[in-house]
Amino acid sequence: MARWVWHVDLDQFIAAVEIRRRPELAGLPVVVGGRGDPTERGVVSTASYEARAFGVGSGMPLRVALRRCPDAVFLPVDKDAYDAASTEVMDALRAHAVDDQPVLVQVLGWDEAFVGLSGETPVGLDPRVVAAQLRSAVADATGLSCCVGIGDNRLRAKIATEFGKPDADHPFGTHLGIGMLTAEDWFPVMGERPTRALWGIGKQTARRLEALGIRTVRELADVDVAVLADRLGPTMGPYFHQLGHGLADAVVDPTPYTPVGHSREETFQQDLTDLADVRRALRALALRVVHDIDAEGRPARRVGIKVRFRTFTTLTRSLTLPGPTNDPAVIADAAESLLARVDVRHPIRLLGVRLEMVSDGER
DNA sequence: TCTGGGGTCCTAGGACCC
DNA sequence: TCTGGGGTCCTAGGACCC
Repeated sequence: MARWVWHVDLDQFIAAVEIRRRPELAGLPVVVGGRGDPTERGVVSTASYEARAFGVGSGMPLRVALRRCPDAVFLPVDKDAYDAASTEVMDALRAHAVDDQPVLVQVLGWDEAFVGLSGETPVGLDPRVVAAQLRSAVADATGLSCCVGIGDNRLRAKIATEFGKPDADHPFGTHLGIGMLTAEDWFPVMGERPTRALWGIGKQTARRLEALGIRTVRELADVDVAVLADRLGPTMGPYFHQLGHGLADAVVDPTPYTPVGHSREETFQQDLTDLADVRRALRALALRVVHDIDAEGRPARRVGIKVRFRTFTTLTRSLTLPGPTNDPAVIADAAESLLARVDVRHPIRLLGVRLEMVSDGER
C-alpha cells in the first residue's frame, strides 16, 4: 500500500494574516516588509496579489516597491503575529485525523508543514480527499487558505504544492489548491524542467550543473553518480542525483525542532563609521541573542559575528568559548573580541551576532 | 533598483594528536 | 633523507531555504 505525504503551504501567509486582522485591506495592494517605511533600507517580505500585479515581489528593496506601487499599503513585519497565526495553523493540522488515526505534522517554517499518517495507510484511501479535508480544517480553524501537495515522498509532495497555487503558471497546475506528483509521473512532469525546479537546487548549483552540460531534471537523473560525487562532493553529488530521480524520504518526523543556534542581525539605516558605535551596537545585539538562548535553557558554546560593509562585502568571525556559558558579559566580550579580527576602518551597514548552543547530549 | 533576517548543512584547510 | 595516515576539532565561507 502506498505511503502518502501531504505538504501544506499557506497562501500569501504574511499578507493574509495582516488582512485577516484588518479586513479593510482586502482587495488593496499590501506590502509587508522592514519597519513599514518604504523609504528605509529593507526588503519586501510578502506582497498581496494586488501588489504583485504592479511588479512588486518578495526580496525586492522597499524603495523599489514604493516606486512601482506608490499607492500600496506598507506594513511593518510583525513576527509575533505570524508566530501566533502559525501555531493556530499547525494546531488545526494536528487536530485532524484520517480514519480515526491522528496525523503526524512536521513544521517547516511559519507557513509550511508536511503531514503524514501515523500508522498503516487505510485500504482504498484517496489522498485527494485527505488533501481537501486538510484545506478545510485550516480554513475553518483560522480563516486562512492554503494549498496542499500530495506525493509518495516529501520531495514530490513539496513540488506538487506549486501545481495547486492560485498563481501557478505551470502546465500541470490545477489552480484548485491541490497538486499531486508520484513516481509514475515524475519524468513526464519534471523531466524537461530545469534542475532549478528541484527543492534543494539553487542558482549556484544549477550553474555548476550547467557547466557539466546538465540542464534538465532528466539529464541530472541520467548522469553517472560518480561524476556528480567527483565534481560536487561526496555528500552533495549523490544527493543531487537522488533529487533528479525524485527520490527522498517519505517519513514525516513530528519531533519538535531543537534549534542549533540563534542569531540577531541589523542593517543600519546609516552606515556605522565610528568604532565606538560599532562596539556598542555589537554588544547590544549580543545581549539580545543571550536573551533568546535563555528562553531555550541551553548555554552557548560558540560565538560568531557577521560584518557587512557598505560595499556589501560580508565576512564572519567566530570562536569556541572556553566553556559553555550564558553570561551576558562574557558573551558580549567574546563578540567584541572578534571585532579585532576585522578591518573596521570601512563603513559598516550590517552587524550580526550568532550563538551556537550546546546540544542536548552535551549537558 | 541597491540589495532583510533567521535558520541549516556542507566543504575545505590547518592544527593537533596518536 | 625526505618526510604516513587517520581522526577530530576549529574556523571561514558558501549554498540553500523560508
